Amino acid sequence: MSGNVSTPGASVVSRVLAVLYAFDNGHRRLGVTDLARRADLPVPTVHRLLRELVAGEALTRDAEGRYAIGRRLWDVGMLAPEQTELQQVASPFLSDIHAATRATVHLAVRDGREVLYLDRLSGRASVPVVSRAGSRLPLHATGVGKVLLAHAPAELRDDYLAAELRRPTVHTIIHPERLRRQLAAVRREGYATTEDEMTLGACSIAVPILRRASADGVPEVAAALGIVVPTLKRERTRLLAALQVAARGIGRSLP
Amino acid sequence: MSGNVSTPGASVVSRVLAVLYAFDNGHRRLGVTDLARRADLPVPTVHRLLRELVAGEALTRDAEGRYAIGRRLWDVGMLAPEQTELQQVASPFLSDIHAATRATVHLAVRDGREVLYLDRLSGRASVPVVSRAGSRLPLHATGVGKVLLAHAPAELRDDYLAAELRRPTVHTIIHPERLRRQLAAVRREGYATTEDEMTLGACSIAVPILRRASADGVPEVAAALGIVVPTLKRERTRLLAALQVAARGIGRSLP
DNA sequence: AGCTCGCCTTTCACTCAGTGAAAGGACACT
DNA sequence: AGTGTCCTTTCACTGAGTGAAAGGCGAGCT
Repeated sequence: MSGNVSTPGASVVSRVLAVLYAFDNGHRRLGVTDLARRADLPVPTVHRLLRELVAGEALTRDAEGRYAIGRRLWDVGMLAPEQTELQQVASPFLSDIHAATRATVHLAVRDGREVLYLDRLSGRASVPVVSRAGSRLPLHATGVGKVLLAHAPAELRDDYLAAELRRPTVHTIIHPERLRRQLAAVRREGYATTEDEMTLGACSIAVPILRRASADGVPEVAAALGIVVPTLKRERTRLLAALQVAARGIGRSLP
Repeated sequence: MSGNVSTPGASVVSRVLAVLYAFDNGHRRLGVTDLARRADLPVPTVHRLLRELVAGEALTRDAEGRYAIGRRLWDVGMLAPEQTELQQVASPFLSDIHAATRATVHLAVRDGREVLYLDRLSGRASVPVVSRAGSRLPLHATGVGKVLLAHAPAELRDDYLAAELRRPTVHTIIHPERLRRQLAAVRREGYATTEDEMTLGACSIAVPILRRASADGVPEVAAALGIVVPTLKRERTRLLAALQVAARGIGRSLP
């Protein structure tokens, strides 16, 4: 007995996706064996798929023989309507905030239990920031994350608070009740802040972007807008005002 | 005789890519039949592939049953190292230019015979601009395009000039010899300009970003940096200075 | 109603594209 | 020479993928 002993539920399409999804932010360039391990597929199978993907310009192969996501796939990704429409509408407003504050500006949405960053304008390099467009961070440790969590469906919020919370720094709030009270305050006050909770030396302030209600009913939180600064001590009021003006502007421009 | 009569050279991988590549900027949401037509595949085949791609979260399906690029693929695309590394390094410099000029700022590379826009910061809405990150435009009709064409391999340049040139506006320069002289000037002066050549009412000015030579030899043009403004009449010198400072900064920061 | 057109979906017999264990190379380090 | 790691190729087997044909569904027209 030899030949094909393929595991059930393994179509070529799912294998291709497994290979593509094997790349992540810390692993942008991978060899055949690594990819096979990460995608949980036999090496020769991955090898063949990679050859075809490179031929189709979906992946590139560098001088050391390692594979990476290629230009064509980058292109294709830029066509994702849900991410890019919001990003495009928000772009000039992000620039305005950036010009007014010189801080790092973030546009983010909630994707399940994570913040997904859609766009970022870097500020002065003095503030350490880990995010980039496409990266994901925990909801409870960032300004935009707290805004999105505060306005998430109550069920998901309870669920999230019930689980063990990650703790990127010693200042990260992981006590469920304390976090719950903070989220209530975020809803009440209309903005969220963090101090050293994701990265030491970085504070943030963030507001929701409201999409006007479709027919009747309440407006929906479509995204969050935030900035990262070295300290919130002095400028809190001015920064908040800039964010709120922009958030209102973006909300009004949404389809 | 019935059953499979599949055309040669049609692997599942190539079919999947054909489906993905069937999306473009003007066609972000497509139905099964349209996709089949655009990918040149039988409808049932496309239907099956789409189901698997949606199951794998690569595509989404909206209320009207139309398909679009999904969040996961957007994510994956953001991992393309060649596009995002440059974009990330350039980002703060783009912000600087934007702050200094309030104009639309572009970062672009050459992809074959087209300009590929990696990033854009929108300026005041008064200037019409068609580009966005991920879009492609003809090399000879934009500022960044002329810079990239001027520094492209001589062979490609000759080839490009020999072909029929598209003419987005009546001001687009399509006369080969006139364009050739302009490109020589771009190399000599270190910058390119356009006036109403891509879009009426939009002028642009652009400079090359030089990657310092790997060991010896001459530096290589890695990308182009440009801005779009309503008119170049007055500010040309100031705008050019801002661009050159930024381009030098980006070049120095490149790996 | 009845008819037509366009689009989406399902079926199903056929078969070839895809499979992966095994073997063969190419390095690097010991 | 010996061992480990990674990349690549081979090849007999077979079930995953195929696509013509048929079945639905809804919109528009007479």
